[in-house]
Amino acid sequence: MSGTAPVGSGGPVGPGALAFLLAQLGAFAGRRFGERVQTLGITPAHAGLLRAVGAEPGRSQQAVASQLGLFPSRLVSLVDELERDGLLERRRDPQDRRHHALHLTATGTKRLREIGRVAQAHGEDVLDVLDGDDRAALAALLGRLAARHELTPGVHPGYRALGPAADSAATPPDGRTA
Amino acid sequence: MSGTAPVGSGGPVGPGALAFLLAQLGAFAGRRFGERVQTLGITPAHAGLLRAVGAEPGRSQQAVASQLGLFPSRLVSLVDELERDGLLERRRDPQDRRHHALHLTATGTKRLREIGRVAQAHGEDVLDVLDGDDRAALAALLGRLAARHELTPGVHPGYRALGPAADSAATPPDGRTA
DNA sequence: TATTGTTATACTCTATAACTATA
DNA sequence: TATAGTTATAGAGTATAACAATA
Repeated sequence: MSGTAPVGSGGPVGPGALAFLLAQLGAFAGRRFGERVQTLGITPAHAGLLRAVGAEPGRSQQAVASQLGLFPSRLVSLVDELERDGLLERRRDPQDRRHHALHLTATGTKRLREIGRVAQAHGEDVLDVLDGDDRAALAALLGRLAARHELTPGVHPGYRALGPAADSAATPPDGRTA
Repeated sequence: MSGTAPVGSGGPVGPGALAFLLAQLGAFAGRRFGERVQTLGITPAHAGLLRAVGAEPGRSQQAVASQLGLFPSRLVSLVDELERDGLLERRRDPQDRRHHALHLTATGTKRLREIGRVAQAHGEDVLDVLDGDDRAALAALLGRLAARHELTPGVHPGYRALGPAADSAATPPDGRTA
């Protein structure tokens, strides 16, 4: 089996072990970010939604849901919570009153900046052993992987794949129901 | 705000954006691995358990649960499923009949090798745009991060943190109950 | 009739807590 | 009384489907 050397030893690792290490670190980074944004009273899902709305205000819920890859019904509850906290607001489109355009409130804009600061502190924390050159090298390598696999830039990994017609390569081979 | 450049453009990214990219790629790698092992009729959690038992057979369920960072009750159902499929077996310790030592069956050993092949193919898939030098550089960078944050080498990221006495920095600031 | 958003339901996953048996 | 494992319960999170409003 390849990659039996311990992770920190600097020995050669096979592709399987390297991909595993990537998943392991990604999960670690994501979990720690979640702990940090919890201090702002929100979850990573909320943070991603605020960011998406801030980046492009005025879009319909469906447009945002489709970009983030989550179900419209899931978006409703996220928007409900953020609207209740006064960070986000729905504005009915007078042209087509079915649409609810999403906008940040002033408080929401402020909160989004706080999230940016938290994200930066989080990054410094996760990457603190790497100097500037190391970080640039890592960014270049990960950027190539992200481009190769067509990952959408601003979209949080916590959001699941689009439900309908998204799993053809992932057919369960047995009915594990218990 | 730092890191407004698109991911694939090669421009400079701030630490927040880089940590985000890491989380994004890690989630991608983990999800794709899950899809692959599904073709073997198991989940990533099963794969991690088989690997842990194969690496050190004969340990008690509690020892394994503690290493993987999951609840004993959760381990019971995982072991149940793998035992039902004939991949794993419990052996009562005659010395202390409360202990159930975990061992792979012959089929389980074979399945573990298949998992290794799937993991390697998965790694080749995820990393295919990187050549040998790139991979070595990436492994070195990620290895330093993993060592810095004391990530346990063989432990899958899908396993949640140990439940009791593990969340002191993650206190929810408001009672979001709805 | 088609589309946007909402509400309601069901299901999966996992944490917590009781319980059994061994010591 | 303490420990290993198990079973049972409950809770969170999320997918699916039905529904109301508007076009």
